[in-house]
Amino acid sequence: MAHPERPTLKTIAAIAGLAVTTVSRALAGAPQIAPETRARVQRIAVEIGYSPDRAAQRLRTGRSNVIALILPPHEEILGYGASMFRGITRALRGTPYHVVVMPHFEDIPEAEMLDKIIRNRLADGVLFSRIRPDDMRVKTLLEEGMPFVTHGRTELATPHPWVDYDNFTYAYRAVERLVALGVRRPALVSAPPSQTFCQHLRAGFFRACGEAGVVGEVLPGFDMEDPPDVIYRHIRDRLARSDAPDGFICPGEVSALAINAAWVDTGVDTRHLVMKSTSDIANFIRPQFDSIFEDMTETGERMTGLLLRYIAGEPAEQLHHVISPPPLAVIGR
Amino acid sequence: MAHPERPTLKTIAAIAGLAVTTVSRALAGAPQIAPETRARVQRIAVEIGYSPDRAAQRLRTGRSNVIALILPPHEEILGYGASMFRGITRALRGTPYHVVVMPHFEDIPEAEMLDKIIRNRLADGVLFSRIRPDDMRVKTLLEEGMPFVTHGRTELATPHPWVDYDNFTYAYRAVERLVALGVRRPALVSAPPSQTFCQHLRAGFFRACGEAGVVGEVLPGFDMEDPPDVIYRHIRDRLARSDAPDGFICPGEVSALAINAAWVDTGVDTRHLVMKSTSDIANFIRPQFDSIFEDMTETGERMTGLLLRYIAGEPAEQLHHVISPPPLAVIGR
DNA sequence: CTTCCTATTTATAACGTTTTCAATGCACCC
DNA sequence: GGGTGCATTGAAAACGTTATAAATAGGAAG
Repeated sequence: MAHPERPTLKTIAAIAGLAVTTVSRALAGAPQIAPETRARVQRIAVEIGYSPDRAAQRLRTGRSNVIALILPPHEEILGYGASMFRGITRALRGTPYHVVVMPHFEDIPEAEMLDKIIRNRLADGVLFSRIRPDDMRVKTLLEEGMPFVTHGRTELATPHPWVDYDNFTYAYRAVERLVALGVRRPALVSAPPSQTFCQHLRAGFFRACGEAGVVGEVLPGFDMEDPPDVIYRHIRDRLARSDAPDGFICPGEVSALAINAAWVDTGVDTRHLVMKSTSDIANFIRPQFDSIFEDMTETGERMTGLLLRYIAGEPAEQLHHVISPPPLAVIGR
Repeated sequence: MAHPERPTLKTIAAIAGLAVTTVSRALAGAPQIAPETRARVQRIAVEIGYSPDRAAQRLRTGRSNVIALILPPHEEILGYGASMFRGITRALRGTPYHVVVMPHFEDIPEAEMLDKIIRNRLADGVLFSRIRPDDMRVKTLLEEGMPFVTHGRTELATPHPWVDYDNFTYAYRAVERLVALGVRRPALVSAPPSQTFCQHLRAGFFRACGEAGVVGEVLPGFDMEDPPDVIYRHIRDRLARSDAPDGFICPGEVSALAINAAWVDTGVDTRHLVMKSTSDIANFIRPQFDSIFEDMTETGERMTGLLLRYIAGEPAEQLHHVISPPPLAVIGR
């Protein structure tokens, strides 16, 4: 129970016979410190287990050393959010930064959350997704000068850093694959086109359909947007009709399970499906379906990398990264 | 771009013609403030959009208003960690606290993380799981006087707050169900018994087996402990032998998928399985298996509630909660 | 020997709170 | 009319850090 008095700069200063200022600078690696002084100070710091008080640093400098990850309502559950988080923490190791996950509750407008982050200087940078072409949040953050990186693109004139998956190519290749399997009426499961990446998905989908001479359709429903039972019901109802799709493209493992369940429950037995997978559980769905991987850990890592460079002052123009879909994994066929 | 100068207590004090001290107390709800003064101060605060500087509060009071959630390596991926997180944030709404998720990297000993949290006073309280009967971490935290709540029980003499699922009953009921379905050689998929809850699982499992007169066995493998392909291989190898189990009890959806895949891939077609489910994707696995729900959101909520009461000074003796398994969901049979 | 420069160190203030202690005003009571 | 007590407010210090500006010492230049 004896608390041995947490060491501060003052402690070190007393031991070393130096002023607090000098100790501070020695540890910060400032240039105008004698090399031997710096070495001595650092040795003492390690010896007594000093580590700086975050709160004091933050109060003094105004920098919080916090990166905020904003997650949409359903995303935490089972979602890619977890993998992204892992990538972020990985990219942040060795830096003074921490991630803080801010779940975005249904009843709080996202704008309000951002506002709070900005007003309270709760974070030095923000990461978020579900980007719309003229995203208000992006505009706000640009105006307020708060650094951020989006997962997805806007169509705004002002440049800002982003990382995106090439969803056009994903959908295009998925259709190619389905058509090769004999599908003539492919269906894309997708969220509403208000989000940029959905537009890309649709574009790739319809381009490939056009080139293959098949007629595609878009069905509502999306992992983490709708709960699985909503997706399930959409699909099941659609399968019950005579002109039902004979192949699906879906954006995640959860919707793949829902689609498969709908197939089983409606008695369909020729099943063609390409899913986007963000983990390896895709390999354990039976029957096996084709999947194209999206590495959300890499995404998080890249976003973080760009954010740090943006905070360091690099211009936004060059802070972009598109992640290409790897070759389609044709599993066990 | 015009930053309108973040308002502080001083701003309010100037407007109200009061001392900073008074404003501080008025907002904190201290007793010795005239009601009309308090009202006026609060009105001004709202008007100019004041909110206190966390860093300054933290520096001054030593309290960080942060609750740390420590997640083991694999748990972030697809795991119950996400649901727990949701429960925690829900319980924390309206309080001054934030959650910070600290992922526990493979190459950093967990003790070191805790040490850092304690030394740097990074959090006011800690939540963690994977509890062992004589858990070192629990001992350390008790010694250091850092408040915490565990997800799972120890067998230590000193009481501490915990929340636990009744895994004994879960396993017991699962065996009952399997036996009712005609299973004679049930297998439990479980992590090593170093963790308390695994001991409970085993106890419930063997008790039920004994009472039913069947011989149970325990197989290695556990969601989020091992990646799914490890579980898959364990099961597949086991199924290939002549004395293979004819029914399984498993601790999560991921292992359910792995077991099912192993069944399909080895050509077994009588399949009996009871899984523990922590989300509703269990409903979309085909064929459908029985499942018993564990509400991780409630778990997170309860843990947080207990933690706040513990921080407020309530004695640990009464800060416990056991979550009972709901009735087995017999799906679609 | 003085002057000026460089290298290194230091004193002091400040960031925005909360807390401790003291001050003020005012009514009350003998 | 001056204690006494109560209700309310205020001044000042402190938390641990960093930034600004100033001080010191030791040479080099004049």
